[in-house]
Amino acid sequence: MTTTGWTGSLFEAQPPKIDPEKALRGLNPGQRAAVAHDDGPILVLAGAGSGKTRVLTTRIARLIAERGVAAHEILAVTFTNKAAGEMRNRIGTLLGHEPKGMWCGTFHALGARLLRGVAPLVGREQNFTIYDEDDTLATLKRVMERRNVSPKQFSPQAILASISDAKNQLVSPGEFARVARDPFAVTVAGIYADLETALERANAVTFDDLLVLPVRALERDTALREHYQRRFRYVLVDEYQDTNAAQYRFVSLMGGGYRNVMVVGDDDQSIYGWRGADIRNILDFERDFPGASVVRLEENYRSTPNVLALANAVIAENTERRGKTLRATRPAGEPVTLIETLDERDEADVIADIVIDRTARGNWARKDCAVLYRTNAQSRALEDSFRRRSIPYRLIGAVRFYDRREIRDLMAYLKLVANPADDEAFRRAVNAPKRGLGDATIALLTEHAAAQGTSLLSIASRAEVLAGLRPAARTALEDFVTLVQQMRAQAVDASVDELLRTLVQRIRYAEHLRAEGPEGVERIENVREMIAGAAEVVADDGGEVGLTPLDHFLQKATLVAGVDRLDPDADAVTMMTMHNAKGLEFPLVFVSGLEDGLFPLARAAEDPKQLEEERRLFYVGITRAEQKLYLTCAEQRRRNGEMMFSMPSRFLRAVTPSLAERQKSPRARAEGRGGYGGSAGAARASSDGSWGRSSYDRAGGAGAAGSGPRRPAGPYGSASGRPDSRGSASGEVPFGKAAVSWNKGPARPRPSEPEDESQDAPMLVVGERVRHGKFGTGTIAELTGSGRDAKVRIDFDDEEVGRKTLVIAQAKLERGWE
DNA sequence: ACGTTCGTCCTTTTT
DNA sequence: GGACGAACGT
Repeated sequence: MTTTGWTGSLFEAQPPKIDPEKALRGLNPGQRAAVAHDDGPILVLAGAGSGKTRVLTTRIARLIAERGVAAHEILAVTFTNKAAGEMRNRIGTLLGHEPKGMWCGTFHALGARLLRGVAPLVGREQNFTIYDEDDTLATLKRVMERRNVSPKQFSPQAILASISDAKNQLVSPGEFARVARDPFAVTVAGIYADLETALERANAVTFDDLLVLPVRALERDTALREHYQRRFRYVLVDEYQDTNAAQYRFVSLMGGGYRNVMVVGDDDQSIYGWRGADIRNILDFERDFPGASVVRLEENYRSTPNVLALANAVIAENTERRGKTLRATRPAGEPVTLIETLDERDEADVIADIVIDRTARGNWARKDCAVLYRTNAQSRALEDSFRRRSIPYRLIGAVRFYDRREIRDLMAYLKLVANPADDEAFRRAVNAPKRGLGDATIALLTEHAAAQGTSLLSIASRAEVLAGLRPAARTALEDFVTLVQQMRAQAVDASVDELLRTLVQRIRYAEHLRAEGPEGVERIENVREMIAGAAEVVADDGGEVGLTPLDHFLQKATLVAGVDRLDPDADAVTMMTMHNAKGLEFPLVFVSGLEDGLFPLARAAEDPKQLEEERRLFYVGITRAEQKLYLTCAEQRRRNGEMMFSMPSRFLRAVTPSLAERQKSPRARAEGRGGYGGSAGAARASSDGSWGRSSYDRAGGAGAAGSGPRRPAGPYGSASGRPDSRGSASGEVPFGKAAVSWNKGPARPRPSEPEDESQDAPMLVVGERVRHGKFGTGTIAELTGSGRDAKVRIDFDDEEVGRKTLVIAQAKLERGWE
């Protein structure tokens, strides 16, 4: 249903005037009620795959075509830019013409748009820069430095998270300071205030500010508020369950005039609580908008009954929900399959092989397949496996295109050109490529800039400042400033791709990259892609008010989401997190990594609220599948460089045998171990016949060492997640290859190991005495990890040195010291 | 000034 | 298994 493409061209020949009868006819009663709703607030509780996008687009088209509403009187908020584009297209198709002037986009894009017009109200200029998380973090670190807060005392990311939370709750620095009690909060309060000043000075805003500042402006300026409230007769919000306080406030401000607010959402798919999204927004909508109509959409047009039965069973375990059950409308299909695998490699191989098999048999194209996981780190094993088999895949999210070093370098120049006050951009650009301007020079500039209250760029062109520099540094800096000034002049009428071409040429960027070797060649390729992308932005221009092409390009680049770049036509398997998969659907879906500690994540498992959110995420994953769903889990998995054992996800307890067929990976079968616990297949078939209750009983005891992998690894569930004393005592760690060759540890039979590394290396044991070249002699306190990653914690005799953790393969340890 | 090596600490999810 | 900072070498 979401697949685009054919509808547009089909209708071009005979632009259809909307036929109200026809538009409503294909709808079920719930959908029809929602579409036909005219004025007043309305909440649409739309289950997964229940056709909510269709409801939204049809209603908007109907408002315009039949109710005489002008397109520019409509405000529609979507969750991704891609969804916004699709909505616009579909409405265009229904109407036979573009809905010109309609505001349709993500909260952030709409916030930015509003802010461009009223920037002075909140201390910014129209050409403000949008800082991404890295930019913000860098600024924050600088603020901390100035306040003498050590990053060791309080982690910058924790502080940033705290500030971000505050912003999403619309808590100002002043309010924050007032309620701050504990030392951390007090520290944050000061930094928060300084950060705001720094951002204002740099004429920059954060992602969060794109929500907060428009709200502030609307609250502060009555005329502005009334202007928008008069303008937007209809406000529609998709994915309402994921709105936070700031977004909610934005909606109620914008829709506060006519109160014709339609929100569409599904409390069962609320998965952004960690970002301040408040599920109560949807649970309490009727209270906040008295007299609101409520419509429920529970008929699912997407998935087979098998998939839905599983989804319903899973989500039924949650207590915090309005409660609804999806009804299938599609004919029965294949059963859901749960596959137990040995480790993340085995899991990835199994998935890749199934993709090969299924696509070869002609049922599905590769683009019909999606692999979903909880954390981005899980993509690595999958990528390896797919690459080995030459299966094309598209990875969403993990490393954003604009996060690549070479792209960030060039973006820094563009940002600086667009906004000379952007000191963050200056710092990055000035040393890309290296110009021989080191910390000392930059520190000097910073000092001057702070003293004069101006930007680094303007300070860098002052004669009296330049005079204090070494000749080499002075020339380099002068050249740099000249380049930026020239680009500024050029930017007035040049397109962004032209600008980029000049830049790349002037700094001889390709040469620098090429000098880095094979990796550099790939980077050059990325630069090309960036230039091509820039050319396109110019071509299709969004027509934002009074923005230069450069401003427009930068804003677009900063606000793209991973999924926005998803090309629906590429014949490739899609890999992404379940968060990224929201709103998408695929005929064949894998939900991988179903192990306790990973999904649900260990830290979320303790808190019932967070656990429910994890379960909703699982529900989102399941309901992406149209026809066939595979669930996979692995017995052990490398995490943070360490091999970890795990129990099957507790979510699988809801997956009774009638809901899914169960298989083992070929490798697990061959080794006679199925997923969990060797011959313990019997032990696993617990009385209720469900999975997930089997206890993992191999972690302790000497007998375990012979049958299983010898790595000392704690189950995820253990309090620390690390090997406990029992694990360390029984588990020797192989000595690194480069290390000493004699072994005084006890001889023991060695189980075969799939990885070749250090098969014959001697072992270290806890309590053994060793000597380190620099730290002297010490006693081994703890051993962790395996192979190349094996680490050893040593209590050194020298009190000055104390306890240290070393990587065995790297630390040159001598054994046999007393 | 810059590169390299080593050690420490962190890592959920995203606009 | 990565990012970052400190220490050291060129």
